[in-house]
Amino acid sequence: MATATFFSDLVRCETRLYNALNDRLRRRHGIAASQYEFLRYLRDHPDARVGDLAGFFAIGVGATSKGIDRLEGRGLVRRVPDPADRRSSLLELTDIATQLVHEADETFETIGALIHAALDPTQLHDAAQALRQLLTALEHDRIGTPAG
Amino acid sequence: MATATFFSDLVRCETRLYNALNDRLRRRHGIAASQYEFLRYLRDHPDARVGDLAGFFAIGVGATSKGIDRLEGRGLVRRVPDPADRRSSLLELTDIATQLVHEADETFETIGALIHAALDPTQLHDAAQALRQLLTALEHDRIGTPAG
DNA sequence: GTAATATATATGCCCAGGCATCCAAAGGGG
DNA sequence: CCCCTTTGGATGCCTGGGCATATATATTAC
Repeated sequence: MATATFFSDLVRCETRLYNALNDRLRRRHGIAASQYEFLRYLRDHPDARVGDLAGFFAIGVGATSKGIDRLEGRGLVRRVPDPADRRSSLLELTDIATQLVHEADETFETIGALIHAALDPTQLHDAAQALRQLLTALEHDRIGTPAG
Repeated sequence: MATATFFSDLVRCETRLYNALNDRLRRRHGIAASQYEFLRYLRDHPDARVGDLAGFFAIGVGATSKGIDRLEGRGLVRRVPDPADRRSSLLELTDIATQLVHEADETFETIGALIHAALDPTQLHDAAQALRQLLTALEHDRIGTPAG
């Protein structure tokens, strides 16, 4: 079955790319890849809430909450009470975090360079489109959405 | 930069597919997705050693050793002393494990069905080839290979 | 052959995430 | 309005992986 190889290769690519990003971000900027992804999301989605992050990343709400705790503890994120819903907080980046993400973007691009180096433009384009389409289907059917 | 989207979609696809596989395997067969992958690898690679698994999955040797401890504890894997190198053991599946993997393969195919449902055959083929090529490049350059 | 180094794996400590649970606050029906 | 259900998030416990370290064996230099 061809999808077995597809699945395995997908997981292994993800593992290695994520490992590489994690290593480089830790060394150069002192943050983990997951933290960088959180910060990036918050930069691109002002006034996001914990549940928004959890939904996007397909991880548990509890884990997300604790992740934000850590970022808040490091002075990178602020929880601002949501005036429209007192159960929630709106999440915003501090100035330090904005600067940090900006710097880390450069490191992130080195991962993009790895991908560019391995695939030719057409291949990359097609694969990107396929992954986007697959992701859209998975999200639509709530597949792999964690319980918490 | 287009590779940012590619990277993000890749990671999110992997997360959701892996979550889904994990859920289903746990419910139906009582094993985690990572354990299923270990067992599958051992079935397909007789006399593999701990380091082989770690290399293939791009995870640490320590984590792999502990993972094998758990499988051994559940009676699914045997460590057989390697006659050619007394530091190593050759890993082999027990009969129970062989049966278990065989059953779990059916569950694994439901994940394949998800992928088939979301992508048309050409797309799947092209994406599979791209991921294989990317993985080969990453492995060749030892990118994302953990320290341990 | 012996010392120095490299390799294979095991182990301990730490941290991050899953899951279950709990609390506060919204929403909905009467 | 008040109950009942639902939703958003936080917290506690447990597990699994990373990383550093330890130990045994193999390999290399001399």
